[in-house]
Order: sequence, then C-alpha cells, then structure tokens
Amino acid sequence: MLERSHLTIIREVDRQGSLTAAAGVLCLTQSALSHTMKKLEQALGTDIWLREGRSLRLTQAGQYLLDVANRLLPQLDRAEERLSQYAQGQRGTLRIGMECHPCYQWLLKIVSPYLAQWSDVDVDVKQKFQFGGIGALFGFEIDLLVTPDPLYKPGLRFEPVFDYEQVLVVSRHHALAMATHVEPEQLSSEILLTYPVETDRLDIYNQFLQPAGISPKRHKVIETTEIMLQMVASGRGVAALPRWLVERYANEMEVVPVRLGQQGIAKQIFLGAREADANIDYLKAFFELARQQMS
Amino acid sequence: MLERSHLTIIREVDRQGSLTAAAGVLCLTQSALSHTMKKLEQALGTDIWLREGRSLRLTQAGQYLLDVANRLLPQLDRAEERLSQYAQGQRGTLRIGMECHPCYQWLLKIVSPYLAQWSDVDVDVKQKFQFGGIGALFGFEIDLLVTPDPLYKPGLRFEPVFDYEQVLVVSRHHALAMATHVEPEQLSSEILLTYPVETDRLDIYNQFLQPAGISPKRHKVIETTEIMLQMVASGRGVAALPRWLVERYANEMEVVPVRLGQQGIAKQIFLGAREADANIDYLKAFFELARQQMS
DNA sequence: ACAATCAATTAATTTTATTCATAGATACGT
DNA sequence: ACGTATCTATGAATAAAATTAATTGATTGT
Repeated sequence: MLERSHLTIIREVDRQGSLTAAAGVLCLTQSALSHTMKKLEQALGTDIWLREGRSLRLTQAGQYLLDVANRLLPQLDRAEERLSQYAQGQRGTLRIGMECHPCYQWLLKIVSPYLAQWSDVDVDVKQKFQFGGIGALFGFEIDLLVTPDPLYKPGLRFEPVFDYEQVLVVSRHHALAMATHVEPEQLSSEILLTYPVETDRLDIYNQFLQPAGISPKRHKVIETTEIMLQMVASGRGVAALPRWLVERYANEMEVVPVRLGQQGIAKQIFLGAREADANIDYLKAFFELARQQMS
Repeated sequence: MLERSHLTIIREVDRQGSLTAAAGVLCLTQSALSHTMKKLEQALGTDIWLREGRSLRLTQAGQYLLDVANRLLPQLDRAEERLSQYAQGQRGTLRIGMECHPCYQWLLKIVSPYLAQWSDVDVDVKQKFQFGGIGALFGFEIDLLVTPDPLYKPGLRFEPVFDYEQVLVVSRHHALAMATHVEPEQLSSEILLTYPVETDRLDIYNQFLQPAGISPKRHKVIETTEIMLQMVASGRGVAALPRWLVERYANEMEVVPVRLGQQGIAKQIFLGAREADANIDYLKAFFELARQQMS
C-alpha cells in the first residue's frame, strides 16, 4: 500500500520543487509520477498536495508523509548498503558519531590503528545530528557515539575510554605561564577562545567561570584547534583544551598548559553503542582498542 | 529495490516458519513468495535463507533483513494509520508510554478529562519497551512518555507535571500506624510488598533502605495496587506508595500513610515528548491539562 | 497575447508480479 | 523400506500493474 516508491517521490518532489523535475532525477516521466501519486491519494483517501495553479504545495498529510520519508528512506538505503557489504564479504561500515571537539582529537588516535587492523571495515564519522547523538544511536543513524555525556538507559551501553585534564592554554610569554594554577578571577581580563558551541556546553564555563560568576573580557569563537593554538601562541587570547593535546603541540608552538583551579578539571570521554549490536565483532574490537589505548 | 513487500515476506516467513504458511497469511501463493525473494536475492547478490532440505534458515544477511523489517514495518503501519486518520478528519492517536506504577495511577486521572475534551483523539497506553521509554520516544513507538526519570537531550522535551510524596502504607492496627515517621531500621522486621520491578528501581530501596544498609524481613511481589493495599490492610505486610494514592483509599480500606524518614521521600513525575511534535495541538493540550491538574 | 511551463488524463504498451502446474527433495509414519 | 505428505524451486502462461506517449487545460511571465 504505502510503498518505498511513494516516499521516494514525495521526497524528490520536495527537493526539486516540481513533479517534472523530480521525474527527471528519478529517471521516470512526469506522467508516471502523477499516476502513481494519484493512485496513492485515492487509496489513502486524502490529498497529498494542494494543486495551486501549476505548482504543488504539501497538505498536512503530505507534510507528514515527507517527514516519514526523510526518516525511513535513509534507513532503507543503509540497509541496502549493509546487505551489499554482506554480499561482498566485507564486514561493513562503522558509523561513528561525535559530540565534542576533544572527542575528535581522541578519535584520530584510535581510528588509524583500527583501520589497519580491520581492513574490511569502513569508518564514517558524523558530527551533526538532528536529535543529538543519543537520538542518532536510537535512530540507527550511527553505530557508535563518542561523547562526554554517557547515558545509561536500556538499549544502550556506555563505557569510559579516556580520562584527561582540561587545562588553560596560554602563550609561553603570558603572565600566567609560570603559575601552578589559575583562579576564575584571573580570567576576567583575558580574551577567551573557544570552539563554536553553546557556552553552557563548554567545561570552562559550566565548571569554572559560571560557578564563580566570572566572565572573560571577551569571548572569541574559533573553528579549528590549530588556529586556536596559533592565536594563543601569538598572545591574542587564552583557550581551554585537553592537557595531552596541548603537550603534543608544546614543541612546535609557544604554548603552555596551566591547571584550572587548584584541583584541575577532570574529564572523561565515553564510547556508546546499542546493546543490540553488542556481538558485532568489528564493533567490539573498537571498544577493545579504545580500552588498550587507555593504558 | 528493497521493497516493503520483501520485508513483509521475511517477517511473515519468520513468524510462520515456512514460505507456504506465510503465503497463506499474505493471501498469495507459495510460488509468488519464492519468485519474489529469489529475485531479491539475485539483486542483492546474497542469499537470505539457507535451504536446508525442505526448510529455510536465515543467513546472516537474512537475519539482518529481519531486524530491519521488525524495525521499519511497524513505522510504515503507523504512518498509514496516521494518514487514514487525516483522511477521516480525525486528529490521531496519542500513544503514551509509562515507566512506573505511580505514573499509571496519575495518568488515569488525566486521561479521562482529556478524552472528554478531545473526542477525536484516541489514546493508547503502552508499558513495555524493548529499548526503554526513551528509546521508544526516539524510535517513534510512542508520542508521550510518563516517567520519573526525565532526560534533557536534544530532540526531547521534558516537563515535571506532578509532585508527590512516597510514603509507607501500613494497616490501621499496625504498631507504626501512629508514628510521625519511620526509620529504615524499623522495616527490618517487616514484610515489604512491592510491584514486580528490579529492586534498584524501587524508591524505597534506593532512597531509604539501601543507604542505611537495611533489608526487610521478606520481600513479596504484587502486581496490582488494590491487592497490595488489601494485603496491607489485613496486616500481611507494608508497602511504599504515593501519599495521594493511599489517601484516596483510606476511606474504604484500613490503611494509613507514614512518612519515610524525617524528611520524607519527595518524588516527581515528568511528561516527555519529541521536540519535533511540539506544535501538535492535541499533544500540547495534554501537557496543558497536566499542568492544570498540578495546581 | 503569446510562448513556456507544469500537472492531469486517456489509451497504448511495456514491465512486473502472480498463478498454475509440476518437479525435486526431505521428513514422517506404518 | 516404501509410500505419502509437505516443503521449496522452476518454467511457462496469465493477470495485473506500472510506465509511456501524446495531448489537454491551466497558469505564469514577458
């Protein structure tokens, strides 16, 4: 009754803006689409488009169908991809989702030995999710989630895979460069460089500045780690990054790490997956590799 | 390529155990199914079943397809149901999921005025979820979740709708009936009656007994609230229930509430939904009604 | 007012799905 | 061990469905 082809047509008409254009993309005639959808409308008993002059506008039912199409078609595509991998004797594709910038840096270290070890598994990394990483796991958009926020719920399995300290990075010539640690107040006269995410998702805000009621002099947003460090090195501001990351760049750049507060800020990265996938060998292997890296 | 019909056949063959039986259920001939699936196997390049004598056994690819079928077919069915509701001018079905027993009692109070107010909306209540309530929300199995554990994640929206106190219920003739409150130690000689859920999901355990390292003399499991209260009334044990629930039965049954600890145990019930559904009027109305009930 | 563009429609045609009839294989009962 | 019942697979025939070609009517922009 409601077939994959119907969903495909709805989605393509929405993308292309007209039946004719969609027909071109789908390698069919405009007439074919018109017939197919008319039949569906009759079967459902409701119109999908309002015919306004020579253009189409989705009805409420049509809009709903479009949402369904956008949700289910990618899953069908994925299923086919997966099956073709079975056919070729390949293992599959490991779709990894990430929810934080340090996650990415950590991931880089793991993926490379993983690819070497599992030559018949492809790795695909995604960063944007309509409903967040958890939603992407539940929605079968990804198979593995790298995140600082684990979620112990039925159907999911999380495991800490990396501990690190979040530190302040300053130029070697900065006044704070020699300090054993820095207090929130000392940042009120600094320019803070961060990745472009909401401030309450930044550790330096929610675990350091906000509890003390302090704001930096200015807040600048930088996309990439390397540029951020170069800005810090040239004295344009300070940033908060994982200690291990700072240390790796310490040789080539004039930057030094400084502890945030007396205790420092301890962070963890978690790896999460669906319980249903618990016995996929190449997924288990990723967890295993992550555990090894930890020590 | 991979069509709904293929998924339907895979699922039905799995349910019925044979092509022939599945063909009967699907109102087709055995030959039709055989042809259809053979074509799919050729297109995919991989077998779906191992032909063992006169019976079929799923290959790895087939098992995967079955999983896909069990995941996607219900969503397609749901979409059709929804569209037929659009066609009839009905609003739709509100699928509510529940994750705790007090939730059910609370829900009963809300659903009845809701049904009166929204005569063109059906309500369906589910209690079992393969991947928990959160998974059911993300997986479009339900539209609304009633739970004591909210989850503030992108894509979801939670809201507290009910505050109550969890109290101990004892018979009117029980030694504790007159006490202002009860300490954990006093339960070590009692028989505790609870709903059949894991103990660490029971508030009286994880918030009262376990912190004090106390166990009750015995622990009996009862399915329904009424029987539980009758058991309590007849002096067969004590139970932990919401205060308002106990008070509602206080007239007809010989039971009294007693505070758990000096502070009492404060509880909240939350209502959760997908953000994407935020502007469905009959869903908004449910939240609204819940808010009103609160005061 | 005219050309261009788009969706709907009808009838013809092609493609696809389904059935019928039958063969081959295997389990089960006697 | 033999026959029977019960599976699935297969080829040819048939029914059903999707698709096209050709055309119409409507609308937009120039």
